[in-house]
Amino acid sequence: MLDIKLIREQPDTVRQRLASRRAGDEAKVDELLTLDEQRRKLLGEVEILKSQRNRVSKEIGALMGQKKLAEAEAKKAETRQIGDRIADLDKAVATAEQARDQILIRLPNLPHPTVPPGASSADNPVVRTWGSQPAFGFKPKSHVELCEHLRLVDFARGAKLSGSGFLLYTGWGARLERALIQLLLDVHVREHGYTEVSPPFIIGRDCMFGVGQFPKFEDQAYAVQEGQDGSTLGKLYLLPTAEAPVANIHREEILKESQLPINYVAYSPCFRAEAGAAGVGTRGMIRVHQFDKVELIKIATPETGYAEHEQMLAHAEKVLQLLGLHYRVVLLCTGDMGFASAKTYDIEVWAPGQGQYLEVSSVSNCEDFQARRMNLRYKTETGENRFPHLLNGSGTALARLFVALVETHQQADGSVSLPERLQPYLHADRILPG
RNA sequence: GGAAGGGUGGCUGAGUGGUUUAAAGCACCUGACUCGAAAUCAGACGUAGGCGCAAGCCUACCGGGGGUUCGAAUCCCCCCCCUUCCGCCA
Repeated sequence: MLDIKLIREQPDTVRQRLASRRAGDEAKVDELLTLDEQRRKLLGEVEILKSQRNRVSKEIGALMGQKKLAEAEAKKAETRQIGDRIADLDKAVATAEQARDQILIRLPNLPHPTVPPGASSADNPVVRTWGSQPAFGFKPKSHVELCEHLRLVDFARGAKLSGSGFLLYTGWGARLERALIQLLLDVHVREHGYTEVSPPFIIGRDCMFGVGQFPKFEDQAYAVQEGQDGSTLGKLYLLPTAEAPVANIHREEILKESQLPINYVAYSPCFRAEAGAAGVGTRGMIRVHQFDKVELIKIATPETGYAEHEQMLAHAEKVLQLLGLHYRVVLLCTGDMGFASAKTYDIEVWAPGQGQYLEVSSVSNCEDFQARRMNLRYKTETGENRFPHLLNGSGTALARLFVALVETHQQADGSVSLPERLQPYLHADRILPG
């Protein structure tokens, strides 16, 4: 959520920065300001009346204490009408406020000045590249072929259980998935100093609102209901990312500056309805309704937010380096960023069997956009309450990492060699058929 | 799912319709005393919104929402959460 005061004081700047995202949101600013002005005008009126009522009520109390009942009754009658006007004005204030907030909570974050202008992913500059595309003395297979050959994933039976977009990992595939989760958690906890948390996988609306998933992207979420009780629908959702619960851990709290930065890492499955995306890239493991992810979250002061952002990116990259995977880092342009983010790097890993880079990580600084939505603050050394920066980054998403891993490390004989760091977790150095 | 008891500032905790401007204590902060500290004394000590150049003034907030009333932490209704017990259950 943007700061209403910033919009009031610098409407042109806000309009311009919203326009750079090319989503048309700047058109809403005028209406927002009109409603805001209306609210403040009504609020001023009603507060004067309330002040008056408070004063008279106190006088009535004093009169009754002195047993001057007739005078007290007279004042009561007089004040009754003020109460009616207050009730009307209160309603008008609430109406204006709700209308204002309906717009405000749907405006996306403002891009950081270092974010390049652009319309789509085609305009994202590549920041750096690590490693190079591996050369094969044979035509590399796609992960789908490898998974079938090595029986890592049973696509048909996954679909039988839950429909298309759901995976049944089997044998070495299941073990590899588990090993990857364990490795990533270990790296971030032991080498990067994050605190591991394990959140609920079913979360409340407030979590979804706080990180900016709701209300705009409600149709992307899986809603759950208890048994046959339809009235429970709309309260709980399957998490689309661990960011949603973990970023909300300290919602409504006032942290001490000395506690910051807070660094959390969490494993969770992620559930995405991907409404409207049916049929797009549904073959294989690249776009699925459920995947595993290890997520990094930081709560930092505005002073260190962007340094922490770079560090988080390095932490996510480290994972790919350990697994010997070629990747590139791109900086998302203004037109390609997510709703809550002020600046985002994507890490794209090379998948030889696909002949393309796959997004496995998105590392964002949302600045105070989410903190404001969830009323998360911290107290500075001087006693001032401020909104901290909230950062999130995948460290990393698993299904696509799995794809890149098996495609990159496949051998001519159809086996997959395992990177050294993964071997202790699997007690093997390669995956063979059978 | 059933029963009972709870939810008041950072913490403990008083407060059953009217100087409550939420008592008191603890913690924290500032000042005094001290070479310094402790103890003691004095003061300050919540969150947000609005108005104002400012000093400051006003409004709201006692788990959340609604109601009664001139006036609600206090009375009424609905909901949420916590504790204990019972039932069910991995």
